[in-house]
Amino acid sequence: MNENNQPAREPDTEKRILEASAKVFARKGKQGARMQDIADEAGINRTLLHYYFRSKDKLFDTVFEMVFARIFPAMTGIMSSELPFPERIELFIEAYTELLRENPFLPVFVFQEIYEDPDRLLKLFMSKGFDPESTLAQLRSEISTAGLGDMDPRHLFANMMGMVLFPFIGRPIFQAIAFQGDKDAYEEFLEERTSHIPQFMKLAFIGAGVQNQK
Amino acid sequence: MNENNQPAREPDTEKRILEASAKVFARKGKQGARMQDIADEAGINRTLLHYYFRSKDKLFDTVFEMVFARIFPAMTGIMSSELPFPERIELFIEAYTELLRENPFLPVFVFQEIYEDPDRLLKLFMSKGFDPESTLAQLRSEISTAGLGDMDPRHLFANMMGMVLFPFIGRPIFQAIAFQGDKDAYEEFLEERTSHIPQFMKLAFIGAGVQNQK
DNA sequence: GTCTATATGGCGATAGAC
DNA sequence: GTCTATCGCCATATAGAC
Repeated sequence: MNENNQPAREPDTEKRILEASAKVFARKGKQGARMQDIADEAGINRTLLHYYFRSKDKLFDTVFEMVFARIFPAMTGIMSSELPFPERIELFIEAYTELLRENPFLPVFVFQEIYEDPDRLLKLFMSKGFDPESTLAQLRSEISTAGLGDMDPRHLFANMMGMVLFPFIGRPIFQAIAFQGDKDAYEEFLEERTSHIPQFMKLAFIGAGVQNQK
Repeated sequence: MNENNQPAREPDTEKRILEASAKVFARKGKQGARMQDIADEAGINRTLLHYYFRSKDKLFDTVFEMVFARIFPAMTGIMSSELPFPERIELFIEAYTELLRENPFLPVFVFQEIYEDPDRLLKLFMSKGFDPESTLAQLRSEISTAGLGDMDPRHLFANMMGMVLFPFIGRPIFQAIAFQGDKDAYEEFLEERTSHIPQFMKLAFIGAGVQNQK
């Protein structure tokens, strides 16, 4: 109970706005998103958005940093663990797919943004102390140690990220064409991928071992 | 020389508009793209866009169908050839990567659109007589014949498309982080992928053969 | 804190001169 | 066919009542 009779500030209004914004920005892009769309999604009045975040630009900035804060730890936490290389890959894929299953709007949101402002994401990475050079060097030595020859870690990374991301980015059309639009079947497919992708990569590693032996 | 003194219509103005539109729509999305942006990119007056295509909607529709007309044959032409399965995969990847290297804006353009209107692309596929069910069934039998067990063709397709698409969709950030922004190095990387991806899949197939033998 | 009403600017579209 | 000038709409943003 407040001392005055003003209604108490809904404690989760701000959070609701951020979640709604993330969804709408992901669906429509930064420009395509209307403040009214976001207000509707959050179930609040449109001007409240301005009350909380002043402008559309500031709202977007806040959402983008929130989204990044979710993705970044999932990437680097596992990267820097002490586990052997193949197990780390497996964990990375599982964690990432799980993150995307819970936040399916993330990749579209990020990819829309990197075309709007490519430097922004890069700066965020750097500000977190991420060091591409040393990460690459470390991966290179680990790949070699794992008996995979001189496979470029950047190819491996592109393979892995592509396999993980595609079903999320292409979902609307892929689900419609290959699953007759069956949402539950697609969810199951996504679930399967947490084990399929590491398995597929392991098969490639086995194949590489066979090739390198001869 | 015309009979009247009106200036002749630039023969490639329409084509220039379409190319410019594709680029701008890909960068900014349908909503984010301004008619002025497109006019600037094409080097013409803004109202000429309306003269040629009447409205932004109609212009977008035209561009989208043009883009689809480029992608579709590259997918289905190879799919329906008589070559053995692994060779078809290799050809598909090469053709697709080549298409994307020449038209790097395609995937972003398409992915932005499928979130705006998921049914549209599906309808285009259907109108071309594409039959998902029979394609899936055919792939399933071919995978089995190729000694790959009962690997779901949809997983295989998602793996393949993801590996091909990722470096194009993620280019701005991936080039910046993993290649220090070096454009030429990235082009070379894309070139390498036409051989790396088929090679990687072959390794997985070899690995699958090893697993199935035991 | 939340609402209604309104100011301001930008964009798509068209009319009309040349 | 191409340009300049302009109309009308819609979205962001703010002012101000409650």
